[in-house]
Amino acid sequence: MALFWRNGYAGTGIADLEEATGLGRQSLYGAFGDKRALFEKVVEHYENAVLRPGLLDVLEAPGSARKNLERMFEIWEQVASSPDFNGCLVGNCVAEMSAREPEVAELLGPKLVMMEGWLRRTLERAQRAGEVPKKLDVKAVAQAILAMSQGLSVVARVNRDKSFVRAVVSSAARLLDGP
Amino acid sequence: MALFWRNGYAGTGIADLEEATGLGRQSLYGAFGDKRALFEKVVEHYENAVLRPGLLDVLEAPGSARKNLERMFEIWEQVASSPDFNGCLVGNCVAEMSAREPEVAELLGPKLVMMEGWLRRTLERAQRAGEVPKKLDVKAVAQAILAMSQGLSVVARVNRDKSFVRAVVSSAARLLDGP
DNA sequence: GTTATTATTGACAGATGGGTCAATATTGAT
DNA sequence: ATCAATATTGACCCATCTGTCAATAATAAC
Repeated sequence: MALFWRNGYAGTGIADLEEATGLGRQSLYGAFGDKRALFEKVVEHYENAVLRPGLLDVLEAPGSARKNLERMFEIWEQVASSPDFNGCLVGNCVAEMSAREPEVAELLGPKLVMMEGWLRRTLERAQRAGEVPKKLDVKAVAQAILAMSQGLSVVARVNRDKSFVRAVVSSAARLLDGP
Repeated sequence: MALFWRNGYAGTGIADLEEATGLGRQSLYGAFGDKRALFEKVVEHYENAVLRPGLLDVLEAPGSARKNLERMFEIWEQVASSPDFNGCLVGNCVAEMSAREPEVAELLGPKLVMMEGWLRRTLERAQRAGEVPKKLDVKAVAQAILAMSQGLSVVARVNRDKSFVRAVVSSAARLLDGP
């Protein structure tokens, strides 16, 4: 997963995977099938090992939904300014090959929709608790926050300045308070 | 340019470039040097043929800076929901290979900074004209709008729904009016 | 019109990519 | 302990990729 995350799909060779896993080639092919199938497992693992603990669990923590959203923004700030930040595996691979490989687009698109749903549900919870304005279009805000996170993931790969990351994150946070 | 834009760097082979340009291989190598040098020319051409007319010229059009920003958002909306939208060449290639190829990161990073500067200058102009709040942190808003555009460029490649694009764009537009 | 320079052509070299094969080692069940 | 099933090893195949070579065509200079 780390290799695909950092180097992309085409940038990750079977030889790299052998070295990183310590497994031989036939073991990889026996366990996963071809490279594409392995990549699909990687995306699944990314969802379970990165997105769920790093995003969903934060958003669905007990207590204030608003506070959970703010904690999510804090985490973004930490993560995106870390020196080995590599963006989002999903967004990276969408950018790399969604046009050329429709099957990959159909694998990754739903992951973005899933994240949007996590955000929307938390926003709705915050709204019910009166922690964000009642008139807020939560779906639209969820979509905007998703876009913002993906944009930060791209831009922060070439600009990890704390001040830049903080500016983006705090602008995203301001979306919670409506127009 | 169109090939690198749509298919990425690794996804674009010399044979594809021959077919697209009608030139033979040696002509390409004679004119541009190797693939990397050709790609650098592509990025330059993207700046001159896409970014400047599509973004800078819009922002620096005579008259209201605020109206120019709003026109930019309208253009985003059109472009990102078009069926052959392929995001931003710069963002795509950052996502694909900034970690593995530091030279490319050093080529593309400044392009993002450049766009941020265009946005900031226009925001400052709007601010001087009283079209956006005086207390707005224009640098931070420029950075946030840049991130938003890059995020839209990624996500819209797998979700071109007008309603989604409009939600993101109008959230970006709301950043102009401050907290 | 001749010649020197430049551009184009098609074939090809070297390296690397994903994927497979046959042989060997390992495991698990009886 | 034996044997069947599974996993691993290292070599290998073929396709593709970037980049180059030598030969030919076109251009420019005088």
